[in-house]
Amino acid sequence: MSDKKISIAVVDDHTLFRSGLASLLNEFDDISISFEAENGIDFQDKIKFHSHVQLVLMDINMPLMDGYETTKWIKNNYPHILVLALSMFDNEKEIIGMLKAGAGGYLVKESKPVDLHLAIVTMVEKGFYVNELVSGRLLTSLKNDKLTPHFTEKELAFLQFCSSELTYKEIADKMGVSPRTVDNYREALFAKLNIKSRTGLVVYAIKNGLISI
Amino acid sequence: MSDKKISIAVVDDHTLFRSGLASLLNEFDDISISFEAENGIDFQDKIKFHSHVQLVLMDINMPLMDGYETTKWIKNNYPHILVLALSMFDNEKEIIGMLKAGAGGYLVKESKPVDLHLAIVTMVEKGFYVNELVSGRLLTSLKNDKLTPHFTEKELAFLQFCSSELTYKEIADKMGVSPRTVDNYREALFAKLNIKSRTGLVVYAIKNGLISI
DNA sequence: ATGCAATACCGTAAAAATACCTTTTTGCTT
DNA sequence: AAGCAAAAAGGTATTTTTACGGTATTGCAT
Repeated sequence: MSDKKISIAVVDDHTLFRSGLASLLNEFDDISISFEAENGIDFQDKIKFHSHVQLVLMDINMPLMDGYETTKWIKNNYPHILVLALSMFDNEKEIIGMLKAGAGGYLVKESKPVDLHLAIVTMVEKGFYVNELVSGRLLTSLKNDKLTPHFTEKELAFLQFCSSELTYKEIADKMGVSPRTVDNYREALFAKLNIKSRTGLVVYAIKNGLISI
Repeated sequence: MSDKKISIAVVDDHTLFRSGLASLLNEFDDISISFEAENGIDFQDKIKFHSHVQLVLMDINMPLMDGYETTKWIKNNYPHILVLALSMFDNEKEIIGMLKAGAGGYLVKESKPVDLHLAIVTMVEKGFYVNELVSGRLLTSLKNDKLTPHFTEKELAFLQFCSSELTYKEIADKMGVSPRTVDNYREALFAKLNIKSRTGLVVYAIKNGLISI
């Protein structure tokens, strides 16, 4: 391990969590907090004056600029900076998304401080930190890649309308296509998702974050 | 203000948040953290040995025993202990629910440390802390009280089934009532919610946390 | 240019969902 | 025990949804 302290930035929109984390990490004598930011935009402003930062603890869901965007931006503009994702949830989509964006590790906020410390020093030494959570999800993600269906823009728009109280005829009007075409959208989705009712479609779409309600 | 430190417990299932918060608060010289707990059950175990605690910082969504239950339990068993709710969200249902359960204040996790400190000392002095967030929600809650519909157990069960792909006839079977009765459930819900389709019911139920998907 | 695949479109019929109005049963109050 | 209100059940009709058969159009690769 280097004899210099590891320089860290914390990006999270929840002020209490962010400050608490900073306070906690400052108690480790091999870590020092350089600065905090409350979202990606804020981070972009502040990193200019702290380019010596080695590692960023990155929340995912934030207003204005989220963890995915911010991580990609860091990897484009400061490729030497490591990103460790910190999330509320053990969510496969988030894990895979952050790793794709360039994060070198992923921890849930349920983790113990000592685990966070281990993750940080491991990232600085090896460039990445893969715990059981991440390795497990990587494997299932590989398996599921072929099974994950693809949706066209029209199908996604149709799904969004499905969650309203419009009839299919009205949806066809809104989408500017014939009612029969809307039938095709529905039947294509039924077939590939093995679903048999409009209700099922809507629940599936909500569950998988395909639409907003 | 008393010359003794304010003794505080932190209840939150996110270890990093909990520890961070404890670390942060320990930096205030009028506050000392007595113990941490990761949910209501854990709190019940530990409070026995720390009955001098004056105030509990209480998360809401936790496994095993959530913030509502834990707050009610505290008010029944240790009525002198103050509860300050700490939530991720500015959510009216949560705010009103926690205040009803016996919390004396409500802060979102976006708050600044200095606001948390102010809330804590205000609670110790006055027994409650009502910021603009809470006072605003209290008022709108009063207005909405008449408008908030009430659901029977049967209706809630029916809503849950509605989110499946069962037909109404099959739902009637599952619920052990006649299909006509299921029609009544549906029509009662349509009427009181001003909804016209099964899809609308399901989306409403999901939006308002009435069912789990 | 031609053929292939994806998309859009059409007709018909059956099943499910919705609307409205009525009657029976149940549980509670007095 | 009588009366009342709520819940449950019924009849019938219309609209919407779903299923399945097929045809026309479009875009793209060869």
